[in-house]
Amino acid sequence: MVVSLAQIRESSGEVFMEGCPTRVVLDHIMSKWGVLVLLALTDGTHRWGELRREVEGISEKMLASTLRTLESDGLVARTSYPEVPPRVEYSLTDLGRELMQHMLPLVEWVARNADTVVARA
Amino acid sequence: MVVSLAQIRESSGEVFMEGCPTRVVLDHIMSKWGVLVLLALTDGTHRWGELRREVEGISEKMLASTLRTLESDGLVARTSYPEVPPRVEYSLTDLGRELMQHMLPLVEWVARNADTVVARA
DNA sequence: CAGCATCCGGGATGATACTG
DNA sequence: CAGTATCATCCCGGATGCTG
Repeated sequence: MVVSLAQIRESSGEVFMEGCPTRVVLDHIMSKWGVLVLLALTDGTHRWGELRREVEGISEKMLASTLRTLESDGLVARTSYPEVPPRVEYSLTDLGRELMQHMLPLVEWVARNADTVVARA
Repeated sequence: MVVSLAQIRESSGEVFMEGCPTRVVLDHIMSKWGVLVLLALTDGTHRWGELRREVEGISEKMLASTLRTLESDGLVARTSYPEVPPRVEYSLTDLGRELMQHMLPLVEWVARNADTVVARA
């Protein structure tokens, strides 16, 4: 079992140094909105409008930007149907599901301990 | 096993809604520098100067600010020794270690898959 | 050595209006 | 409905200088 950054570095080399790809990925998936969008999509496929409502407080601009980033990262798949009115659906890719498999335990912990942590502030 | 946001909400109530404590905690521990500082401390106790060097690219201001936030969240412990010159050590609290136990698998996944994800950009 | 105070620029973010 | 375009704003975060 991995218990330290040193161990991760041993097996993966120069990770989390400045300019390292790991920093970029961290910025994408651990960003304010990135986590919440990924989390919403863990439930399954969602339409644009559904995401806008599910991820409370997100602006259209940030939703679009976040989705584009995650899509270009290969974590989210975008499917648009040539209908009128337009319908676009977003879902996790296999890679995205793999990611969430590792992120959900963390998120669950946060959900359980948030009150404990924040109460001190 | 938890596989969706809905399941987390069922057991924990209104989480990840606007203004919810979970949002605040997420902002702290998933912030750009928060993750990296926590990660550095997973190796064990570190002095201020060590952290400054270990977390590449962080400014003094952000290191101080990040540490203060994490300390008030009860995730990081600060110990100052009344010596000249001053010596201050930071380490994870029990709560912090519990958190990292859940975050490390995610970080490890990122380290392994970062190149795959970023290559597309 | 370990920080805090202050200033300040720019990118991140929000609000609004508009379009295919 | 699903976005884009534009403009205004805010605050993150860097640089610098100082202190115990």
